[in-house]
Amino acid sequence: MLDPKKLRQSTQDVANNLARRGFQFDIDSYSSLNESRKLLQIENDNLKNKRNKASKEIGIAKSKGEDVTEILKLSENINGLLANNESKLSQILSQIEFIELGLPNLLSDRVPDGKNESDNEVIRSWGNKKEFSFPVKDHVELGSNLGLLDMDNAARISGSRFSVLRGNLASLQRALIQFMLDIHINEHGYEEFYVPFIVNSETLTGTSQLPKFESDLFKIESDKSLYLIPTAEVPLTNLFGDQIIDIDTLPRKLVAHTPCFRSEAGSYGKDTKGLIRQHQFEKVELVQISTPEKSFDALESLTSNAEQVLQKLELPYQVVSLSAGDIGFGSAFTYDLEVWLPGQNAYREISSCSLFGDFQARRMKARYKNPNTGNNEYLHTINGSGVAAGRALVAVLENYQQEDGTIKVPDALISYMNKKIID
RNA sequence: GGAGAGGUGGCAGAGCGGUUGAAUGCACUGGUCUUGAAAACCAGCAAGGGUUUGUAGCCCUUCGAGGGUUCGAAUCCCUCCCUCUCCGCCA
Repeated sequence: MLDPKKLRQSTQDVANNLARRGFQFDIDSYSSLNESRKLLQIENDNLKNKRNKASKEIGIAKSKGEDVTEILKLSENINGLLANNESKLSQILSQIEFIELGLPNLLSDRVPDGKNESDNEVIRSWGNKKEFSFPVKDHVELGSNLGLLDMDNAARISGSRFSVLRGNLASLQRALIQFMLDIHINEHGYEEFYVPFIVNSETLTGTSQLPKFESDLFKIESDKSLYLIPTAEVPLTNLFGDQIIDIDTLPRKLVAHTPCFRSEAGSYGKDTKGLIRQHQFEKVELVQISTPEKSFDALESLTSNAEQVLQKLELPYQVVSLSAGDIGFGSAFTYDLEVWLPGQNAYREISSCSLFGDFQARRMKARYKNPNTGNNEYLHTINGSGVAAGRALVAVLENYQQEDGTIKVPDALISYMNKKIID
């Protein structure tokens, strides 16, 4: 959520910023709603003030045994006016809230202009793409030929966009997860968390998946409003909601491995084959909570923490800065890590590291006491994959494939796998 | 699932229809005292919002959440959520 004061006072600046995303903010209707809100709220407060005073007088008069019929009448009169005014106000307020929850975050000045992903800016690249002396296969072919990837059975028992991994392939994914967790916990100073995979709608509103992107989520059939998490970002970040954090505990660095569930209703036809886009996948997620001054540094450190995983696995990748047209709803600035996939002859996203500024913190009321001002101020939230395990598995298969169709185990994973070849 | 107890400020814990946003204690902040520290004493100290150039005033809201009764609710009624204890069941 954007700062409502800023929204009111610098409406045109906000609109200009949002326009970079291609988002059109209807200034006129927002301003007129706000004007009505202002008048109604002032009137409302005045009426309540009168009623409060009258009630107090009644209490005093009664204790003295005086007659109160006159003032009682006045008070009842006020209540009539108030009821009418209040229903109008609450209607306006809910309209304003609906608009505000639907506004994307303001972009950082560093976000490159652009309409879509083709305008993303490559910041740096790492590693050398391996030269293969034989025709490369993609991960589906590799996994299927080894008998370790079973898409048919997954489709039969669950549906499309699910997968079954067998034997060494299942172990390889688990090894990747364990490997990543170990790096972040032992080398990068993150604290490991185990969190619920089911969360309520308030939680998802806090991190801004709701109300706008409900169709991307799996909702649970229940009398409560519960959803499967689309990423560990949701429970982890919300740990700080409704709290005033002691500044001495900042920055906080959290890591969790969870499955992620995404309905992705809008993406049919994209990446239908293989493990790239699944309804369920494993991910190691990094979250940092910082003060506003240090949040860009936090993003840089979190991004380099994610990069370390790919470097240790010796997987070539590039870091791109998402353009205004491609960046996510709640993000002020995003680096994507794109890993090289020989089977697709392309770089594909394997991690997305975003700075949300106070956007999420405001929604979930995550604050800290700023000792300089003495005020409670909103924290900044940062998160990124460190990295997506399903896609890391794809990258290992395709980059470490050998002519005979077997897969060499990356050096970094040998101790986790206790073998050097997957066959 | 059955029986009971309870949810109040950063924490502990009073209040149980009326000038109570809320006693008291702890913690915290400032001051006095002290060579310094501790102790003692004095003072301040909830959150959110509106108005406003304003961290000044003034005003509104908030005692788990949502309804209701009332001129007036932390206090009474209803529904829900959560926590704790005991029993049952279970990984």
